[in-house]
Amino acid sequence: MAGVSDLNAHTGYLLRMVSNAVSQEFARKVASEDVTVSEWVMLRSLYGSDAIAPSALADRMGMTKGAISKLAARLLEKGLIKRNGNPDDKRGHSLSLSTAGAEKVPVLARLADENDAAFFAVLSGEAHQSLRVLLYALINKHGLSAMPVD
Amino acid sequence: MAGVSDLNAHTGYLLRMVSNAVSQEFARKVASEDVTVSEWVMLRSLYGSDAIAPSALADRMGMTKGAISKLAARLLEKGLIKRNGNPDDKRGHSLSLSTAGAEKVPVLARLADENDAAFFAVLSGEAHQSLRVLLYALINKHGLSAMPVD
DNA sequence: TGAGAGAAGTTTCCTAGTCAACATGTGCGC
DNA sequence: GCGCACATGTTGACTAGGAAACTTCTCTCA
Repeated sequence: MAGVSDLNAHTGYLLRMVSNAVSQEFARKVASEDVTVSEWVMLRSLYGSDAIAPSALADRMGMTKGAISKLAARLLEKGLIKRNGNPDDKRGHSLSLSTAGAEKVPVLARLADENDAAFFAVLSGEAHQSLRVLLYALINKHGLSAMPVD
Repeated sequence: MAGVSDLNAHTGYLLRMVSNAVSQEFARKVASEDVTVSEWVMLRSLYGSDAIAPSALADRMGMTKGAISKLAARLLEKGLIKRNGNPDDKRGHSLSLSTAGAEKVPVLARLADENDAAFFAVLSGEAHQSLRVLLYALINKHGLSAMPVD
């Protein structure tokens, strides 16, 4: 087996394992509110922000515009966002939260808080904090201003 | 906006962002060998191990048996694994690497090594190490399987 | 001013997973 | 020995996202 590294010799692999666990847990929780994780990310991204173009949202969320298009369609269907035509440029439009959407965000935010707190409670405060510092370092050094959805 | 936490207040969110970036990068690299990330994980899991039942593999890899079934079908198609009937129990069978598969693993392992090294090179040695320690702690405390893989 | 480059979104096709229904096979209790 | 609970793996329906083709629209510039 010489020369063949173990799977969990790779930090990326560990990362993926942990990340999947948190996300799955969270997905289960938000499902009780009839929302998926990416839907939550989009709703949160729209919260407290001006109406924004789908393309800008794609950038912000690190997804393709195709995915955003479909995601927005689902949220429109659920009545959680609305679409505002742009008279100046008939190609585009902008998205913003509907009233129902705006009301839902705090509920979901609470679920997100709880989920995160519960999962990382097994670490000491300092350990949790240094994990965050390390992740931020990676995010900054790799220019990951965008957000993942997996 | 009182009471609504920011998206990246959540460590799980940061985790996802980073994890996604590493995985995407790696996916791009192994694609040059005509293999996907899960295919690599399955191949590596089979490497240097006895033939193993799909259900056990599902456990090890943290996927459903349905997914394993389809993944195995793809690798069979590519000729990288083989299927061994079990005379004692006609329900099941076991999977193992083909010769071609066994030859491919070291190549992929090198790609995995390079990818990981490159991505985490932006951290100092100690920083990288403490990230690993923290991730292991989370994995252990949450009983995430695939733990000390051999 | 009108042709063409290019931007914004949508749609289609593809991949890859989950979940649940489904065979098929095993083995235990009686 | 028989029937039934359970295990094993496959399949089909469905979901989500990426890539690229496509439509519609805008804007530049010769």
